[in-house]
Formats: sequence, structure tokens, C-alpha cells
Amino acid sequence: MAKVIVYEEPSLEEAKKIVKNALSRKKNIYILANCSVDYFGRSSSHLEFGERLIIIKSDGALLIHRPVGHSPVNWQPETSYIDVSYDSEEEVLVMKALRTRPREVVAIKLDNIFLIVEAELYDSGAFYMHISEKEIRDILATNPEILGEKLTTIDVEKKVEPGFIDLYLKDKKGNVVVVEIKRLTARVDAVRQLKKYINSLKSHMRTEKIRGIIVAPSITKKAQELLLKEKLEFKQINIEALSKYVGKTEKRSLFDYLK
Amino acid sequence: MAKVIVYEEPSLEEAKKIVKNALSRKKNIYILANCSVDYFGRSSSHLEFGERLIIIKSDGALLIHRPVGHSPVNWQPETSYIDVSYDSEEEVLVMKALRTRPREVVAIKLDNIFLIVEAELYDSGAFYMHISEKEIRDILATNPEILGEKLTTIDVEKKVEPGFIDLYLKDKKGNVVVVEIKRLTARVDAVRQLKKYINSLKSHMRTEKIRGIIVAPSITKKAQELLLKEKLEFKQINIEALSKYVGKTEKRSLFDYLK
DNA sequence: CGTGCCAGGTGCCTT
DNA sequence: AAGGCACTTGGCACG
Repeated sequence: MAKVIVYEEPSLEEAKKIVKNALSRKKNIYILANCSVDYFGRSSSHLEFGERLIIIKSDGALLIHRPVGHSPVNWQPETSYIDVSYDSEEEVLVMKALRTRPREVVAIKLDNIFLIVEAELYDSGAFYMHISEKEIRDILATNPEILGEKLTTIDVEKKVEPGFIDLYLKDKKGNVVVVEIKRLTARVDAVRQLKKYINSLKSHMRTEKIRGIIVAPSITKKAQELLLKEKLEFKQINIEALSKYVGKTEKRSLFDYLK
Repeated sequence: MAKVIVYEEPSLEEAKKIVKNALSRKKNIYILANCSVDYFGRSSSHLEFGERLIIIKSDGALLIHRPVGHSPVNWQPETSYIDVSYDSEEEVLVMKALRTRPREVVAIKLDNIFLIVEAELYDSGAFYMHISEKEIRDILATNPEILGEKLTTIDVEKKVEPGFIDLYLKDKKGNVVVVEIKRLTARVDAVRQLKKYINSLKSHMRTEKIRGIIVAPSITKKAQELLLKEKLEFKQINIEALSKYVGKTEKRSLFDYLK
């Protein structure tokens, strides 16, 4: 059961103690404060003072969220070190989140703190995501008949010069079949990708006929046109129907990786 | 100055009133609760019960953050509508965040609420990001001599069949110069991109010599090799040095776009 | 570690 | 709506 401690309107000196203490005990910290943010690393940015939510997670992840917009305005994943100090000159609390690889710093200056929440959260719930392109690929590799004809899987993620062929099969006539899978609507770039793979294969093995199939739940008109022009094929798949195969290949909990 | 109201351990029925009221007045809402999350839309996912932070912003953005990891486990940008109801069957508070384009739903079931914070935050601080690829491109377009020779800018973002050429110049001998800019280390894909553009140009204008230059602060070994093989060039730029040109083209605050 | 590629990518612009 | 592409993209797998 979660332990939550709320500090309303602490002074900057109090806040420094609270945050340092919470950090040392690996708590989650949520701060509502007027602050400015500077970032320097792969890029650099400056955010003028304003009222925001600062999140520091138990693994050191740092996020600064403005009152609007779903993405954080500044952030730092897996901070190796968070330094908290009081700058008596500017009269601000300075929190610096450092990361070593890549070398980046997020520095927050807080001049007015409305709320600090220190929380110990218990969260071991598994997260299941259905269904990735990889899963579709694995299902089709083991069950190529889903594509509506007798096919034999030769290779998965076959390396060719321009990249990787999702599925490399042979049909019952012995033709090579190259499959490009899209989990969502296939667009022209998917068709171009498929064409590139086929061209690459053709340059190495001239004689045989090579078929190319786009496998996706739907396809855009432009992609359809290019498909026709290039004499390639489209096979519609039903993601819902494929879902029942999930687990027969493998189903994993992402949380295992989050430790 | 921010208005912050804290509700500690409200009942589910109380929470329903608090959240509905806060939503109607477009407040920022932060909830610490034991909850499960289901997402259905472009993909679908299920997150088992656990203790998390739920953020609802004044523009309807919704985020669910676990105690670790810098990215939200589930989210909904610009929710068109958030429905809050009490399910007496399961004894949970249900919050459904709907989005119409694309059609997606995030449904949160809360069975134990530790804290609700309602906040009205004032944040009009401008956000400045330095320095984007676009800025580098604009600086080089107006000051092509930075590349170390006499060049004339003919076009910016010139459309060719495979995409857009960052900079299209001519050198003092009248040769066409195609420039591909990378803000960070240039990789092989950058060289391939450049080669594609040149090939496309060559197919339209056979006679002239076309030079290709990768412009970046650094380049990977593999990219360097391909560059040599393709007889293309690399021009190193110093991002720090370019920074002083920022503002001479244009400097904009991202906040203008956030409304 | 670099290279390649998917992601509920997001965000921005242009057609 | 769709294409094209940058992004502090993040994330995983593989050599």
C-alpha cells in the first residue's frame, strides 16, 4: 500500500531537505513549482519561468510537464545523479539532473514551490501490448497458410543489401515470395521498401520469378496504385483474427524487462 | 500564482465529484491511485492493477506514469472527452479518455485513491530550442561560405522524386552541389539519402557534374567508407560556432504554437 | 558500442 | 487525409 507524504508550500530551504531526503530513499517525488529549465546535451534549450509539475521517479527519471501538452517540455531518462542546492545569490533552489551517456544536463531553478509530494508506490502489474509487427511476422512465419495459399517459410528477417525482408517464403510453384508486413495501413513507402528488396534479390539471382506481397490490415490508394504498376500483391489480414495466435508463438510481459 | 487544492484519501464517490468538478473547470488534475489501464485504438494494451500517477492536463491530455521509466505507460493526447463514472459492480471509479481521430480509448479503473491534487497553473514562459536542423539549413542557405568555398544557394528543400534536398547550391565552377545536413553524427543512411537525391538529379540532367556533401558535426566510420566509395564529400561544421548565427535568420518561441 | 528498424512513435509542414 | 522527415525521438536486437 502506497505511502504518500504531502508538503504544502515549503520554503526553498525546507524543500531542499525534503527532496534530498526523498532522493536518498529512492522515493517518487512530485513537485508543483514556479521554475525555469535549461537543457544542454544532444541539443540545448531554455524554458523561461512558469508553473509546472516536476516528476522525479525512483529510478532517477526526471520529467517537467507544463499545464498543457501531452509530452514533457524537458526530461532526463535514467539520471545518474541529481544534485540539489540552494543558490542564495539568485534565491532559487537548483536541481541538476546529470546523465553521462550521452552527456546531458537538465537544470531546474525553482523560486516558488506550491507542493511537494513524496510517494512510495508499489506497482508490479504486468503490461501486455498487443500486437506488434514482430508478433504478426512470427505468427505468419509459423502459419504461412493464413496468407491464403500453400507457402513454405524459408527465412525470417532475411538480410539483403537495402535492409531486412520480413518474410522470405516459397510458393507451391517454387517461386520466391517476399513479404513486407505492416501492422497498420500500408503506405507507398511500404511498397517502395518491398520493391527495393525484390530488386536487390533479382540482382543476385536473375533467373527465378520473385513475387512480392504487402501484408497489412489495409492499404492506401497511392500504395495500391504503385503496387499495380510494379505488379506486386496485397494480402489483407485481420489483426483481431491474428490475436488468437498470440501466445502460441510467445507472449511476454514487458514488465519483466522493466525489472 | 498557482491555486492548488489537495485531497487526501478521498472515497471513490468523493473522487468522482472532485474530478468531474475539476474537469469542468479545466484544471490540471494529478491522481495517485491503485489502478488498471486498458487501451484500445491503433494498438491495444492491458495494464494490471498497480499504484501510479495519473495526470490530466487542462487541454485534456492524459498520462499514466508508473513509479519507474521515463515514458508514460499509457497516454492520450488531446482527449476530446473524459468520462468519469462509478462502477458499483466492480467497486471501481472508471475514467475513460476518448479520442476521435484516430479513434482510441484509454480506460482507467481506480479502486484505491491516495491523493488528488487539483491545480491551476500559470505558465506563459517561452521555450527556446537551439539548434535544429532547420536552423542549420537556413544559416547555411544565407551563409554558404561557412562550407569553406564560394557557393551560391539556388534552392532550399528542393523537391526531387525520392524526397527533399536540404540545400541545392552551385560552386564557382558551376557544378551543382547537393547538401545533406545532419545536426548530429551523420550515419550511413544519411549518405544513402544523399546518393538517392544525386541519382534522381542525374536521371533528369545527365550532362553536368553533381557534387554531394554531407554536412554534420561528425560522421561514423561506416558512413565515411560509403562516402569515399561513392566519391561524395564530408564537411564538418561546429554547431557551437553556428549558434551565433541563430537569431540572424529567425528565432521563434515554441510556446506561440502551444497557444 | 554502432547500425538498423519498429513505435499507439510525436510533431510539423506541405500537397 | 496522406506524404515526407526531423526528433534530446525511445526501444530492442544483433554483430
